[in-house]
Amino acid sequence: MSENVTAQEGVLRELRILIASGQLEPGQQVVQDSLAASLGVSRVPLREALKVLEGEGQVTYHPHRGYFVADLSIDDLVEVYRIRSLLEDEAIRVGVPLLTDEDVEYLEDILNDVEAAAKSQDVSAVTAANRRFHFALFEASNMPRLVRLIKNQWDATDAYRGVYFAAPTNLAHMNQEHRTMVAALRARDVEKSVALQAAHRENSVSVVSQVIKKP
Amino acid sequence: MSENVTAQEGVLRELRILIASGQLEPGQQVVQDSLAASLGVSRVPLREALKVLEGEGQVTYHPHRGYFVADLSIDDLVEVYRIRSLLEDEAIRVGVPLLTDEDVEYLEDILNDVEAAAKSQDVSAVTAANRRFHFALFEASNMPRLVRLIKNQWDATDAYRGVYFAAPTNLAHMNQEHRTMVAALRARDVEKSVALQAAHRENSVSVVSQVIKKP
DNA sequence: CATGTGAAGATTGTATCCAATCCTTGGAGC
DNA sequence: GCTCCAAGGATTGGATACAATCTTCACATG
Repeated sequence: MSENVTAQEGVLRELRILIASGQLEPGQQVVQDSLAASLGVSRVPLREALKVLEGEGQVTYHPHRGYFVADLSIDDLVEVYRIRSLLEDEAIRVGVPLLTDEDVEYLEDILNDVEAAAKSQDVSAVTAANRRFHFALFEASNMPRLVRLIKNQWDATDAYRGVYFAAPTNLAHMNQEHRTMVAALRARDVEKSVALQAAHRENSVSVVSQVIKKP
Repeated sequence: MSENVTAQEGVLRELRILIASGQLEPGQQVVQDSLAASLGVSRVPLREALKVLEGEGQVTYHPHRGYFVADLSIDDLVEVYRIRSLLEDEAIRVGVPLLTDEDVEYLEDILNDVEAAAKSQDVSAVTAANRRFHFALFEASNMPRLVRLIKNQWDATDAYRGVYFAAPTNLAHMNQEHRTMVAALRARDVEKSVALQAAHRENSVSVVSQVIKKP
């Protein structure tokens, strides 16, 4: 496993997990003193990590009042996915024609990881491998800034997406979609790739919106 | 003028100016100790401000080595403008149909500011008012996250755009473009608005790319 | 000459301490 | 009861001090 070079880096990772898992609830204030203590660091690296999350829209900041876990309204969710579609479509349109045969093979390797994780019911491994797959594709665009923005949009909804891969039917469906997508990639069929990625997003947004509606 | 609630806020503003004006040169390391001293603060608020700029891509960060002012390659520039066009097109497509008559009037008021600043050769006032105009338009979309991303892209090239408004011919050209655009807005002509905004960008990118090429 | 090594200096990373601000709570006045 | 206000506690903002890491450079070694 990759070790942390700085404490702040580890704190950032921990914070993402706390938010994504809902242990830090949306709307709740992030009390720096207690949280820093529970993470075993001082407030300085925690605050810098929070600044990063603020930039990503994961937390909001009010001077002299502190940081609060951002909660997504349905409107926010719609906006995030609209932005995702703009950015992802571009990444795929640019990237697919640039794919080498080795790239396609690499993507298939990742898909094998996804399916292996699915078989062993390891939800977190599935989400991780799924993410690797899609971002390997996006990175084929050779547009690092674009990829970073896409990453931010994914992170913004991470807290709500955990449930998706829990249902076995969803897993099966996803695997099928992935295989279809790789076929489109191998054929360098740009528009079909874009359409399949869009379908993937639609699944995600419908699931997440149900999670948001509940409370 | 708006006062700073926190030092960090002011530091961030100062840093943006230092970068945009080239006093902090691209590629150069940001030495925290001396910079903090010259800004009259300690390293803590400076570091948090740098984290914000890192998130915007204005500086890069290497653990244990520090922050370095990002310099845009031509490739970066092209990417930033490509992203801008994706995002701005969407903002305009969504926003223009939502414009109220009051919104259009407000936009015209800003244009008057722009032209007044142009007449008095106040370059920084022109850039500020120009920015207000375009973002007032973008904000009509009611998509705050989208607007924020656009803002980041503008900031990423701010350091290089200073020259544009120095030339009087550019100023005249810009005023004409703006007036044409307002006419399109008043007619709620979405596609024409998008096209005019695109032309505006093209001007900007050609100017900036010349600035980058030189050194 | 090339290369490794180690110590000193420079710079960043983090902890701790104090100041500034905000929020709560209780009571006084009406 | 309602509103205003003040005091105390809680929390954040920032400065300082120290630890960890990197960089540089002189020097030894092959």
